Amino acid sequence: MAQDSPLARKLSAFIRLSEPELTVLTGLHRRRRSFRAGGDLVHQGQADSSAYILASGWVASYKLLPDGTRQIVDFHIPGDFLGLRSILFRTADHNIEAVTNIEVSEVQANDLLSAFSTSPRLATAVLWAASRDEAMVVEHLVGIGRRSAFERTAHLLLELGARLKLVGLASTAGYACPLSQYMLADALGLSAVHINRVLRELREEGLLTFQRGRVIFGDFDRLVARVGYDKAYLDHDGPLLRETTLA
Amino acid sequence: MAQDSPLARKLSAFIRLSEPELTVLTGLHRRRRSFRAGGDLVHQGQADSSAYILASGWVASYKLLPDGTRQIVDFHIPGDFLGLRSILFRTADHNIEAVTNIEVSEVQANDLLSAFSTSPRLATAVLWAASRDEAMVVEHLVGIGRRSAFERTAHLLLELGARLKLVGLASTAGYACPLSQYMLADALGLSAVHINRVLRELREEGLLTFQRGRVIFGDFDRLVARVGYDKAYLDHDGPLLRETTLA
DNA sequence: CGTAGCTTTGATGTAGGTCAAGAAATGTGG
DNA sequence: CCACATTTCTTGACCTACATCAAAGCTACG
Repeated sequence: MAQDSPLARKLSAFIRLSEPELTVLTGLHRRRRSFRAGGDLVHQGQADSSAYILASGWVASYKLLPDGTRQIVDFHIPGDFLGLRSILFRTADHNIEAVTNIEVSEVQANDLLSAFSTSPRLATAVLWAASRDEAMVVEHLVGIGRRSAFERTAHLLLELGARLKLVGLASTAGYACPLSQYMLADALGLSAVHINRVLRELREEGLLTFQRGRVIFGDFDRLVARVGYDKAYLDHDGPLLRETTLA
Repeated sequence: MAQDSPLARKLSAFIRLSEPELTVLTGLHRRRRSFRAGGDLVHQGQADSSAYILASGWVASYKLLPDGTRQIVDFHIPGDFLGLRSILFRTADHNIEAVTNIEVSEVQANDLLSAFSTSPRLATAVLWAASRDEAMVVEHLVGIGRRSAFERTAHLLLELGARLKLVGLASTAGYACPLSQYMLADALGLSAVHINRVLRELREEGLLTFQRGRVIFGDFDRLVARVGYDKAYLDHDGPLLRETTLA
């Protein structure tokens, strides 16, 4: 069932996909591959890398700095497209690493392009998803630049919850989160030690618990208010302006 | 002469544009508008905003936070596309403000789409430019997350130099830079006071002078080495993988 | 059941923030 | 071309959020 794939689920939240469109989508899921936790799907400087659709598990994309530290740019969850940009460019400019064991569908550039031309609405939907990803990166930039450690941490955890809910992997109560505190630190531009203190504070205030691979919301509304979370950047206010595509 | 427009100049650095392609490009420059310094081209929540090609002057795109501070996401210089994303989405999720008096060409969504379908290579080139913009945002994220104030500041000033050189507005010696220290601060996630101290340090080390609206490089190579600047993210290693487009 | 990676906590250090106030620029109207 | 106002720049004194270092206690899994 194509409509059971996380990608179909996510895109459906935004455009109603027809039966033939779902079939095209399924067609992209032919080359199944898996990676072990810690494995690299793409690394900086790699030439001719392919794109992937993440079917299960979590992934992080990051950049390494000369001094050995790294900055995680985004996490990816089932239904996300990985490395769309590396189809456009000769060499990848960042790394993509499996956080957990994962299942992906490898997508050849040509297959993707032909899928887009047979189904322009699908192209539009994927473009929408890509734009949403970009909006998320911008939001992270804003968070790291202008928000406190406490706010940033809460924002990230709230955002992940919202994204997971779209693909049915989170409830209002919470979700499974396989990230270590080190990874949170690398994503938020903080030290792991400080993340730990922030998480304690969140727990002590009864707002949210991050433990044993689970995020559990204590008082969702108070949390949202406390850190000024506004999910507008994820919503993108309904469907596209128009349903034509670049084609 | 279309090939004299900053956009044509920038795209030419990456794909050789044919005569008819240049003509299509010129066609996009019909609706000329200007804005005064400080004016808003687009603001958060605005519906149905258009896209613009910046012909002259500088622009900043930023997000406002509830507490009144702001984070500048990127500066734009002549030849840059503004608000490409807002063609895709109903409402803009960020503000775009003129830093200086500017001249732009307003581009209707339909004109852009039809230009793309008559000239797929042009579409490819614009997509390339958009991807490069995204890579720059990622690089800012990395900078704010993991680099010191000193490094970040130098990086931004180096990046702007590289971008300006592409459109003929900078030399190896330096360039005209209309940004105030407040704007640098808003872009770099720092306070204006601290920016000032960093600029003094850069000056005292003989690396770079930022004064009276000009950036003048003292010792370019030493600066690059000192802050670990790697312009790879701007180069994107040559032309696209392939010259077909989404069409 | 041992060892390697996580988490937690305390003690201490520092980059960069905030406040304040004066000096240069820059702009505006006359 | 000048006088005044406004924005920018610059510097000093002080403060705080977060980093770093160090050392236990957990978990988990080979």
